[in-house]
Amino acid sequence: MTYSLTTPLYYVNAKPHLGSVYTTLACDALARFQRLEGQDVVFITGVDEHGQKIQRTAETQNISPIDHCDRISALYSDLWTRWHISNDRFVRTTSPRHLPLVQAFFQRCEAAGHIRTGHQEGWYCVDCEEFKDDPADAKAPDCPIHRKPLEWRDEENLFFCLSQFQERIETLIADPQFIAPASRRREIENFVAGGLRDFSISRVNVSWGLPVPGHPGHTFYVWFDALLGYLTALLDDGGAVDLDRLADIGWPADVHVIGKDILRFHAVYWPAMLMSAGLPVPKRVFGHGFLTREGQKMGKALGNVLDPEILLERCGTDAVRWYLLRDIQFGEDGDFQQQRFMDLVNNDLANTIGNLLNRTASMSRKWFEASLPPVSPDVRSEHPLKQPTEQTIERVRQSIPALAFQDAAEAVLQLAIEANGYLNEQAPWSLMKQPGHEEKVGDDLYAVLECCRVIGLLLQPLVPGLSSRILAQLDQRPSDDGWTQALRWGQLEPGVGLPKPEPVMQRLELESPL
RNA sequence: GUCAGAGUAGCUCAGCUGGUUAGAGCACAGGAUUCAUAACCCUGAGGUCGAGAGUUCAAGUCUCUCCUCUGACACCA
Repeated sequence: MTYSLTTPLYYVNAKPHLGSVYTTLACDALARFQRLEGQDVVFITGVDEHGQKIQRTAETQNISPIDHCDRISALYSDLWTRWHISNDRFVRTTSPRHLPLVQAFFQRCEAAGHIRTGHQEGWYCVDCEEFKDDPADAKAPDCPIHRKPLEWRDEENLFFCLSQFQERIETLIADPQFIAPASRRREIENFVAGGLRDFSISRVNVSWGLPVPGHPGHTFYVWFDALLGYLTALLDDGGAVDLDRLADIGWPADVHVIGKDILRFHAVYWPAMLMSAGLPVPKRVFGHGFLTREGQKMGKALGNVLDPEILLERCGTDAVRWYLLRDIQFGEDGDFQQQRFMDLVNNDLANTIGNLLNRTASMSRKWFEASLPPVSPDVRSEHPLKQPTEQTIERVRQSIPALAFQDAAEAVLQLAIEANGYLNEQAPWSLMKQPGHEEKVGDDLYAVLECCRVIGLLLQPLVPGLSSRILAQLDQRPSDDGWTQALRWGQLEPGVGLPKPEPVMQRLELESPL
């Protein structure tokens, strides 16, 4: 089965920010999970590169738009490499394959009678790429968002007849599965209930865009061409750019993961476009929340932007992934707090999980010839820690497909806490001082190490680096295709040598603000 | 302005269809322990559940009013 998922195609107006990293990390966790579950995953990310805004940004730097796009796009793809993002595709809307796809798609919409010409005039903000509601006789109005002067536009555009899709879109979004989280669905419902209006899909005075076939002088409006990037990405499998192939290679997408700000484009405009072109709509659109920092909106104005580069260098991927996925309910807004970041990484990862493994492996090596203990036969099928372990596995496998990363992370952590508690109750270090308890000690250490092994496996999608370090400590490797099998209790081989324990997670010591 | 959502321990939040002394994590205090990354385990302190009124035998949980915050409101990747 193909499982396809997408991040937004990030707009290359500026270098990547933490928000993009957040979305991409979440998708990466989901993609890794689905692969482990045996799905044939196509994980798509990429960049959106057209539009007047980019044209102007390039102009101010005295470079050509494509040079600018090349530069920023490279920043994105490099960043994903360094964060070890497991994307299968990286699509650029300036790629030569994209144009024919957009044109073919447009022609389908046009042939279906959903394209018309229309006149549009008003005050326009280039940074927003949208018309504002300021009255026509306003004098030199500014954009409230960008605080820049609006420009008067009076042009002939092509329109997509969204109004014809009112009922079909209402039906679509009425499906509780389609928009997630549920809290955002009502917003879209309200919006749709207000009546859908046609929207313009071309511009006449923007050269940095894809030409509309049969309409000289028109280029596609960025949104129209950007969304289609998902299809281009999917078709970029070595085969032809042919809309008819989509059904065979993973369309419709299982989920589009996006920020809440662009939910409407994905939940309303995009499905309508697809319907017009006779293609199926995505199965689900998930709009996650935004990140603030120490309670404040991140922004250039405040100078409090968290740079992903710095985060990566100073903290590493595992720490950041864990913090973002574990502490923020995916879907809700979240606040990045440096102290809490350190507290959670150190407590959860270094102390609770890392130290559990470290102390247990040390004991095992110390008392059982640098190896896993020999065990009584029934431990591999029955032990007090077996059931909690199986419940944890179940919870993780339920949570991640629902993008409830926080629940998954907490479940794993809970297992480590239970195992730590169990060790303290049994106190093998005391038992070892009395003769005749070696077997009991061996059994318990084995069981706790089994918990560690499962923890390592379950952590694979969330924090892959840490996961492989945990598994290596147990002389195991990350799972490729045998995950379900590996998740069964009792897979560690008694008596096998254990490597010398090394801390699997360094504590985070951040002296200065990030 | 209209609509939606939220206001619960210092912080971040959980509390389903109303029902014993309001929960968790972090932070804080004390204890226990020594296998371990000054880690682990246990205990404790800490809340008039935004304000006011009402319904009810009983309200954080329902109704109304008010205050505060957030989001959406037609094309802000």
